[in-house]
Amino acid sequence: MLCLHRCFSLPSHFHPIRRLTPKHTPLISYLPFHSCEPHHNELLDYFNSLLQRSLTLQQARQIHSQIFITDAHRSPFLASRLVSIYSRFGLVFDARKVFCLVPFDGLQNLLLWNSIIRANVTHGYYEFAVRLYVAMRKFGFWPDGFTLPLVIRACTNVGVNSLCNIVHCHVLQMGFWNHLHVVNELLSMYGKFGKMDHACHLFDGMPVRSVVSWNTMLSGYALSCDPVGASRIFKRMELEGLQPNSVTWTSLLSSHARCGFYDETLELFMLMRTEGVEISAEALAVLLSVCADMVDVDRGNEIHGYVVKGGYENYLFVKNALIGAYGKHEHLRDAHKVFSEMKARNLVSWNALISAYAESGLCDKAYAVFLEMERSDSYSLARPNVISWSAVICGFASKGRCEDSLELFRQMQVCRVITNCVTISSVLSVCAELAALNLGRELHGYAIRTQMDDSILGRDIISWNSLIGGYGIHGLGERSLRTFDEMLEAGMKPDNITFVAVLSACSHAGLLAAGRRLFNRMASEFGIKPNVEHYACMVDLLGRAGLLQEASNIVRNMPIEPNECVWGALLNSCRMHRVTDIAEETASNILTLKSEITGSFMLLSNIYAASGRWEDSARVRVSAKSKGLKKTPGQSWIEVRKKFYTFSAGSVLHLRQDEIYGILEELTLQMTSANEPNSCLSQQCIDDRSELLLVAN
DNA sequence: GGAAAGTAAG
Repeated sequence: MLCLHRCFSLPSHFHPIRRLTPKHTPLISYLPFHSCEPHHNELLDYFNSLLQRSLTLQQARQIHSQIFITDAHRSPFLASRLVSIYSRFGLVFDARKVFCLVPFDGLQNLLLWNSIIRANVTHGYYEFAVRLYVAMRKFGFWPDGFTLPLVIRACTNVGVNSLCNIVHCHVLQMGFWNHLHVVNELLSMYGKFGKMDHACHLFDGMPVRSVVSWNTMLSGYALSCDPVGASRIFKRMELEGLQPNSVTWTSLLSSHARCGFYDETLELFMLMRTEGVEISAEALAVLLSVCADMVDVDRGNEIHGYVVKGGYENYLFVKNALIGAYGKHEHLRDAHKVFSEMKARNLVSWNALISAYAESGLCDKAYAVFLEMERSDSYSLARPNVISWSAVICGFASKGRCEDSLELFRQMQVCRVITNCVTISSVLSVCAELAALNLGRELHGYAIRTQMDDSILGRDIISWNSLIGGYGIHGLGERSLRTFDEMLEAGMKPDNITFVAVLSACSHAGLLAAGRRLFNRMASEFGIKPNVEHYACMVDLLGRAGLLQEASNIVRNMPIEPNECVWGALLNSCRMHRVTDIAEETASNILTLKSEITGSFMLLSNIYAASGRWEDSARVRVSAKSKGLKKTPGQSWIEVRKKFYTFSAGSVLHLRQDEIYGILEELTLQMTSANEPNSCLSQQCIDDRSELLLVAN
């Protein structure tokens, strides 16, 4: 028979009694070794009647102490009542203590096991709940129709696939395959694991179904982003004469909202109202998430009005959804207002506000909220999780503050928060930006170990574009072109980004004919209208090849307004080939641009300076200055032993800079003397030298 | 002594 303990090692205190010693966990230190003494039934009835009343925590504690004094706490029946009461007050550890004080004989009471398993499941101690179930089986007690749904839910939330298969086997072995609640819970389990085919199979075989069975199927389809499947179940439900309730409708809304079918979701919401279905707070949260992603701000305000009028503001998750919606529309003041007016906050509330700031580009503000969350009182137990960390890491990364982003990533590791694919993808983009190959490799290894790289088996357009672009950046034009062909052979349709990547690859590698052909195929074969970036690539390609007149003609005849990239490419080619007449014309166009990019101005100024036209050179600089433009100095950086050092031309590096420049010259000599640059220098040698150069003292 | 619905990061 399959046993759960194959997946979970049994805690030592669940082994046979004779092996127990005081050094075992606190759970067992309460377990008396002698049997339960008989109690008068009257006393038990008396306490039971007290515990059945609606009690405050203080009252419950008083009754508990009376029970303890009279030794009645060893009654499994009273213990199960106490477990449930403590669980209701969120005191799962008190519940565990009560459970542990029941003597061995009392453990035959299934109600007690169910209560303690429920207390742990309710408060998110899923693994502990599974361990309790394993212990219960070890003691030779069989679960009932109450135990199994709880255990299935615990296994689902532990998230281990094999564990779920085992628990399904237990259900079959113990003859619960037709038990309504048990099968409903299995439906929910398969839905959460995205296995709707398994769920369907079970559902179709059910002799009796309740509304919950139907709703669970619908929510499974919603989780799998399958609005078609959800609608099919909804119609089938109506055909069988069942009345969809508020939960059914909410799941139907959710199934559409999750896939970005925003208009359909709103239409369904209207239909829900006309049908007179009660609008739940959950349905409104779905609507708010839709409003967050819609451009239409008025709709959002309309829904907010509905929230206020309907009194749904008291629901924590509705407020969280409101923060999310305001945040997505960059109405940060409103988002913060909702947040600061909340009486209770949970992890989602904090994360919603952090991500609102991070997504709006206010990464410092996002980090300030993050720190505030870390410092907040421990009552809410809201501590930064993987989402909080990922939000701030990505916020800094998208603002180009790569070092800050990496520093946070390091801190996250120190705090032992487990990273996921979102975190890794953000940090990898930082690595690409910083050319931090070592860290990138480290993360790649981590991704392989944690099986995050599986998804690359299904390559998407971004995978192909990244590879084509990567070859292009490194001057491997031929390989870039080959990859482009492979992409077509694989049946993937290129997009405008693919063409930017492949055209710039041609430009970098001087593949003139291939670039021309691709540019022509773009519109004729793939129906992609060239945008300003494609024109800039073509101008660069022709210009670098010395075909300046042709490049200039392209700029003159292009159907869209050329921007600073196009003019910049032309001007750079003029500089390379010292063609002054086209440079003059290009220059006058650049000077009229309203661009805030300073590169072209500096290029132009340098061209004038190189040809000795100092006045013109100065004029361009003055013109740039009068426009309030300030050149951002170019920076380089180097990774030495997991730390990044930035430096720029002319900056005073160090007190020992003469010595440093001496070593640099020596390095340059070594590199030029080698046939292949870098080949004679090991990474270790570069690291050692760089560290010598950069580390203070 | 039950169950199902929602909101946060790329």
